[in-house]
Amino acid sequence: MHLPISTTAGTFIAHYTTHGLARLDFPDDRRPPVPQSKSSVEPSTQIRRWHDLTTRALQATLAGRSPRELPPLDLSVGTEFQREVWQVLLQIAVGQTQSYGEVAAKIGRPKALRAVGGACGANPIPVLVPCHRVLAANHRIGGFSSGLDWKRKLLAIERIPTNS
DNA sequence: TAACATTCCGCGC
DNA sequence: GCGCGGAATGTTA
Repeated sequence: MHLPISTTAGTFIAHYTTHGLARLDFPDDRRPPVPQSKSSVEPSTQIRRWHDLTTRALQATLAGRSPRELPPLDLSVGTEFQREVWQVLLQIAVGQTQSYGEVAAKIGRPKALRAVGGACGANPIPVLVPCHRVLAANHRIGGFSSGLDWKRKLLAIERIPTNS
């Protein structure tokens, strides 16, 4: 089940499973016509409730505010290592940052800092799972698989300074 | 096995 | 200070 979310930054697409929100896609200019009529199945009341939470959480974050409540996240995709990393990311508050090394240390593998980058890139729920708040050491911007422009934009929304 | 969203250190400018 | 090269490093497909 996937549903659109209109925001000031464009139309995101949220994907749901029976366990919760499984994926969030950035707006894609090559796909402006939202598959509205294509969604043949009506969302269940549960998914509508989740979608409502997702919408508010996403809009809050894009406005630089901390979401009051998140929908249940289906992180069953992904390896155990990746889920550990994503859990750490969820605890980074709005406007705060961590380095890849700090995240690695938090999950008890201080030397896996390189792999943390990989887990961030595999994050299926950007923005809500704040992969953009992970910077390289000494606050350099590092990378971002969905495009550095998105990372810069998200950091700017939260007034996070970087060295670059 | 090869690819990384890293980090650190040493060098030359 | 900056850029560059190279090494160590864990996880993934």
